[in-house]
Amino acid sequence: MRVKIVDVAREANVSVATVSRVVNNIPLVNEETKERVLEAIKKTGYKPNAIARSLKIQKTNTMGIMIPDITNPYYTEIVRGAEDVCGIYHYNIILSNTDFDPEKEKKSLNVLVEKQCDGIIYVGKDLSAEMQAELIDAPSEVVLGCIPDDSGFLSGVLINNEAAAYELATELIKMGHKKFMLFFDELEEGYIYQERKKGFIKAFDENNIQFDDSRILREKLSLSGGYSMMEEAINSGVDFTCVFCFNDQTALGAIRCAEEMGKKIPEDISICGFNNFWIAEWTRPQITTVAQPMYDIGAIAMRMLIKLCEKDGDRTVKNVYVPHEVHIRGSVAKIDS
Amino acid sequence: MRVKIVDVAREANVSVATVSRVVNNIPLVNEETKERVLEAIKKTGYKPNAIARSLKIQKTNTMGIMIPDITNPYYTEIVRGAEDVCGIYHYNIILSNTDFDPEKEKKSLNVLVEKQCDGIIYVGKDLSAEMQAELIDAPSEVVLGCIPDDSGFLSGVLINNEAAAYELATELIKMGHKKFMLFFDELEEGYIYQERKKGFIKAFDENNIQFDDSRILREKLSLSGGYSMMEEAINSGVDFTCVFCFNDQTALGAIRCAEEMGKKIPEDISICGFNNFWIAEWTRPQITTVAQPMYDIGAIAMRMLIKLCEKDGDRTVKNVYVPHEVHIRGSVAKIDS
DNA sequence: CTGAAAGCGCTTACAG
DNA sequence: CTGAAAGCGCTTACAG
Repeated sequence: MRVKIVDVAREANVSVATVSRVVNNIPLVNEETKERVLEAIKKTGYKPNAIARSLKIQKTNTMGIMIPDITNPYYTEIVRGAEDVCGIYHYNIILSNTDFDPEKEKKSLNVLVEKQCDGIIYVGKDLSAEMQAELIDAPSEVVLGCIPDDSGFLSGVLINNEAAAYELATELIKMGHKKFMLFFDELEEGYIYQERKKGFIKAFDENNIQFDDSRILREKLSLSGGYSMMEEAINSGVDFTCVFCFNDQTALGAIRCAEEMGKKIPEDISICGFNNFWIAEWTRPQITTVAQPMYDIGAIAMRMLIKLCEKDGDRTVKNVYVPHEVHIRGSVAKIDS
Repeated sequence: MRVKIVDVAREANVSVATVSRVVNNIPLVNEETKERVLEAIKKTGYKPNAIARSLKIQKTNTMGIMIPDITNPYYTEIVRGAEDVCGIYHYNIILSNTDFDPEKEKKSLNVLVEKQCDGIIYVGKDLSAEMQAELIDAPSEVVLGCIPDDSGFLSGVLINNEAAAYELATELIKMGHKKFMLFFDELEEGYIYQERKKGFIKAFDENNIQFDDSRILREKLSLSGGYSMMEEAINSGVDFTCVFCFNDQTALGAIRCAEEMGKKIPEDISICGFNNFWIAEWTRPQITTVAQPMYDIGAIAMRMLIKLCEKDGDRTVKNVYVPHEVHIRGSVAKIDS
């Protein structure tokens, strides 16, 4: 049997109220009784029951984090940032992998709400109308990661994907590239997809390059997905000198496939990723990419969430755009136009 | 105000007991009243308060997982395996990064216990006597990941590190190597370190190769740690043809440094990692390593933990050794002896 | 400064 | 089949 507050009260010859006061460091306790209680706590090995406490004070000090897949290094970093901030403010994280599956997301949200999470961070590449409604409705506070909420009810932390894609494309165009392929997600629509596509189109337009949907390939955004998209691209006979991959894993897979098919990277094909995952500088060739401050996204989102959960915290709804950065590395090269 | 059980009781004209029964799917409820309650639940949008429930039934259906750093791909996979199993059995995970810091570990354990986690998975490279005592003492159930408990009180899931190191070393010796360097952890002692060292020594002994502590370098086990150990190794002028790194990140860092210093990998130096992280086949050269089934370690540990948390579950204490596998890849080569 | 008592939102013997 | 009531382990007005 775990020892409870009444046991230490008995031991210290005081009421449970008094024990509670010293446990919670409420001042008005006589120094001497406090000592006595502290001793009783040590002697009995008492540990407060946070569940009981939560029920009473209506606050759990636990946050939920819904993330597609913690195994994706991009999301891993976000979780780490969030967890570190949690630690500082004495919160804990319940982690939930959603795999971009709307059913899982719903179930997950439901459980997090039932477990009375003070707040929830929702990370994804898109916010469906349904999820948006559920999140706005949820009794827990909510902050979005990587996506914005257009309703004005939810705050979010993200990069400007359109600008990022635009800048990346512009760099490659400056290097002489005109014929592009895009290795995108299976998922047809989605906020991030749309934004980046806008960015690419803008850059293309400004340089009188035709944006052609047939130059978009779709697959799982993974090493093997990138590999097979490259295989398809080369086999298709389409003429291209540069490919934009939706993330770095995909880019690396594409690089490996191209090499195996006898292409030199970057001499024959320039390949770009996105996100700047932790290993991007350590591959050969190094991966040209757009860095996102993933850790900061998690950390900032969690800070905002905690503010929402504390009285007198800042409740301004806003989208925080964190800086991105284009890194030109060995996987791309200038070409003669 | 969140709607509570009494609200739906009122709405359905029944007692809270009845509502509770239908929510928990307890049979003895009249079909008709059940319908009425279900409707009231839908109408009011009632969601049970899991905290209140937990307090009453003395079970939270949440598990704690203490892991050094979720950002390390090795640990990431373990967490994913654990979380997936949790999902199946309707548990949730509270994630806690401990960074190999005994203070953080203690605090973390404490919080997990206070939050009444039904069970806790402790993952690390070593189990200090102090931690061991605390874990055995903890009112939550505990299963270890990657390390065993020699007291016979705690179950664990892990590979046989000694055998793994032995097999890896034997392979390299067969390839003609005799002069080794070892790139190990800053942390001097520790279970996994000791086991692997034993394995290396055994292989060396069997082949009349002297094991010399001066051939062990110590640094952070990271890309840059590997890089700087290789720098030091080469600059030291010590003669070696093969290096064993404690993990794959370290190996990759070492490979990059060696290349930059004009060495050809694997022709001039053979380099091995450990763990077979997800990208090991996609680097160039590909990394020779020992695969651990990380996902399974997490999944099996969680299964065992859940059994411990359910009545009539299997309470046998045991260490489950999962299979490892040596993968010889492009980062190593035969040499003429 | 301290304690008695109500109440947080549930579940579950117990009685009917 | 259903309900009244006790109790899970805390916190916190309220009274003294």
